[in-house]
Amino acid sequence: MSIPGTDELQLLHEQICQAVGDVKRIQILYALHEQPRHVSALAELLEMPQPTVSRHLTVLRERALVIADRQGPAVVYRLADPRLIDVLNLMRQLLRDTLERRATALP
Amino acid sequence: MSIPGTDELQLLHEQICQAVGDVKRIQILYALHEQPRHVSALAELLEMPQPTVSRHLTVLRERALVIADRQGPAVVYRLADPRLIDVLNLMRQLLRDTLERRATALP
DNA sequence: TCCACCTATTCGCATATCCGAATACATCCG
DNA sequence: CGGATGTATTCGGATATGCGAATAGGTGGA
Repeated sequence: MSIPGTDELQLLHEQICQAVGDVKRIQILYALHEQPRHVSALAELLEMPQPTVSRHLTVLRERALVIADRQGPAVVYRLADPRLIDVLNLMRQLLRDTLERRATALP
Repeated sequence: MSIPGTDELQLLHEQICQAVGDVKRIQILYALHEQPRHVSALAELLEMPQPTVSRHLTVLRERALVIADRQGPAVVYRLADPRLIDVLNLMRQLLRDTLERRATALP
């Protein structure tokens, strides 16, 4: 019930919040939740340039939110923990309710 | 199981993810979860300048994540939905497990 | 080994975000 | 009204973040 320490919140911010702080990374996470994919497959699916996908994957990999497995010349990425999607889905539910509350409250 | 549309993820990012994308805002959210507080009380508790607190509260209020009630000259803020703390706590749990996994896997 | 394929990195730039300081705005009360 | 208290906003500059384009790096087969 008390407020978590500044250090823990700093870590939380750097490791998780900042990682989901970009739309394209969120897209990548959902795409990897559907199934593991290699970089080019992600780039094609999400219509992003390959270097863009690679950079975002680096961000996620550095935070150990995704895991890279090299398979021949390709590198297949997968989610490290599916609960990250739970977090995002909970946020989506919260968003829906918040928007609804805002729509019915104001007018 | 499929990937949410780009529009919804864009909204998710703008309304929720970006809002928790700053350590001080996370601190404020936890402080407000403990109990509603007015701006100056938050500033003193979290050791931030009053304008800083006010700016962050504006960000949260614009996204309808906190609610402002004027009480005389003061403005008392409270969480609009306690599930936002659930989201943050789920992230903290995820963070703990991720750090642990990283610690036992590498060395 | 050389080449083809796939992935990662670098560089320069544009944009966004945050902060401190100062100031403007709002409310209440004498 | 005028001052005291409490809150919001503006301004300028520093920092961070993301992107496109080009390039470097790694892997496996001919």
